[in-house]
Amino acid sequence: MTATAADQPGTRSQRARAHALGVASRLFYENGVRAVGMEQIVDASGIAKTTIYRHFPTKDALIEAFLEKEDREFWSQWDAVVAPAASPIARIDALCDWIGDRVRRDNYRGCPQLNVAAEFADAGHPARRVARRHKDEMHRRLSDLCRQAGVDDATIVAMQIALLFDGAFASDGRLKPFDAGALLRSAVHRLLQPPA
Amino acid sequence: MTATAADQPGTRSQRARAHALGVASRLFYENGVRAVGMEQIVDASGIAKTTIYRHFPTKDALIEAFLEKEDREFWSQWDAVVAPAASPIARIDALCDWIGDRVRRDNYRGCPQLNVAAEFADAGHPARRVARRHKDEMHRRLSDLCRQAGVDDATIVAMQIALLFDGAFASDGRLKPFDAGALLRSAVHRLLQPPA
DNA sequence: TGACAACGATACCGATCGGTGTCATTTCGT
DNA sequence: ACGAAATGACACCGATCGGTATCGTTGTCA
Repeated sequence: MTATAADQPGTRSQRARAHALGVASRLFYENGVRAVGMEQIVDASGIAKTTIYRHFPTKDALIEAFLEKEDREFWSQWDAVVAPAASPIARIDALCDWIGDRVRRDNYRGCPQLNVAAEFADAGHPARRVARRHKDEMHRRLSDLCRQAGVDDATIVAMQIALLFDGAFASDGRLKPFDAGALLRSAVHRLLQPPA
Repeated sequence: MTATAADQPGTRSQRARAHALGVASRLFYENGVRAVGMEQIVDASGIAKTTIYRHFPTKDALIEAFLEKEDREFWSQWDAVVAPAASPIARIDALCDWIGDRVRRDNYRGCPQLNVAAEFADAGHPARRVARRHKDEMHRRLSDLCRQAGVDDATIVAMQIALLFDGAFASDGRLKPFDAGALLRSAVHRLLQPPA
């Protein structure tokens, strides 16, 4: 028995919403949000257009929900990656390896938050706001890690690491010839060192 | 006398092509390529749709030409930034300041190559190929600079710096509270140091 | 078992998409 | 001054866009 849409948790309404959002998220990530039409989501999910619009008032709202879902899943994985590590440095190393693996996957298409930000010019767009919050949260967490690692100017170093990570997210397969995890770890270690 | 479309160099045909491409490039960069319709380019440029399609067979070709234009202008500025600097380190510092300034501009909307790559899923898309070549060229130039600076593993360090730069390009205004040039310079200096 | 809520299906809306055909006008080289 | 070439204006194409209205069906809970 493959686990299809049936006997998932929640009411039927919640299941329909979750399934529609799940399929939409996959299509959005794989193809870009602007390239995916609502009709396509209907066909791929089997959820009627009427039902989708009952749960999400506009396509923009669906995109926003997509980014919020990605945000939750990202931090959930982040927490899982960080948990087993004993020291702040070990936590950062684990994050580097995690990102390195992720970025080299075959169907990796970049950070959804950055991709959507690239697609919408208006910085006030609800999806852009989600993306902005996501990146602010990343900087906040990295700042904490830097402080725990005894770094003086944690805010600045955290931003430098954040830029490095975002660059890796946007690397578009260029990291495939490298040991991406090791490359990121060595870079971060140098950034954490006090200046010579 | 403001310099309008008239008395620019080249034949009338070349002028029409250049003007259409210029206006299209501005609109593409400001709004994202998928958000801009051909009709909009016609209205903003005053060039007839027929004429545009005589110079660019498809919208995709126009987007490709846009990225090639951005590529040429980018390296032209890069060369101008690097030229006056005496040492390899000074050249890299100058690049950091240049990128730092660029990234903090009010209407800065990220790297056009990365933005377009985010909009098209197909890695074989002609525009994606231009973007890929652009980023490869960046890595090549940074590798040369690293070697000139006496770095051992220049290929790896150059990639680390490239990631940092791409992260800055994608920073979406988050570098505004910082001295972006100084932040990039300090990061690059640490990356250029041999490991402790 | 009955009533209400949410579902799916379908047809439809005006607007816009990328792209083409036609044809009169304008530029430009000789 | 003339002919070739490229221009601009405009009408038009089928397809698709995001979104809505209608209505019969299905699940759910009292």
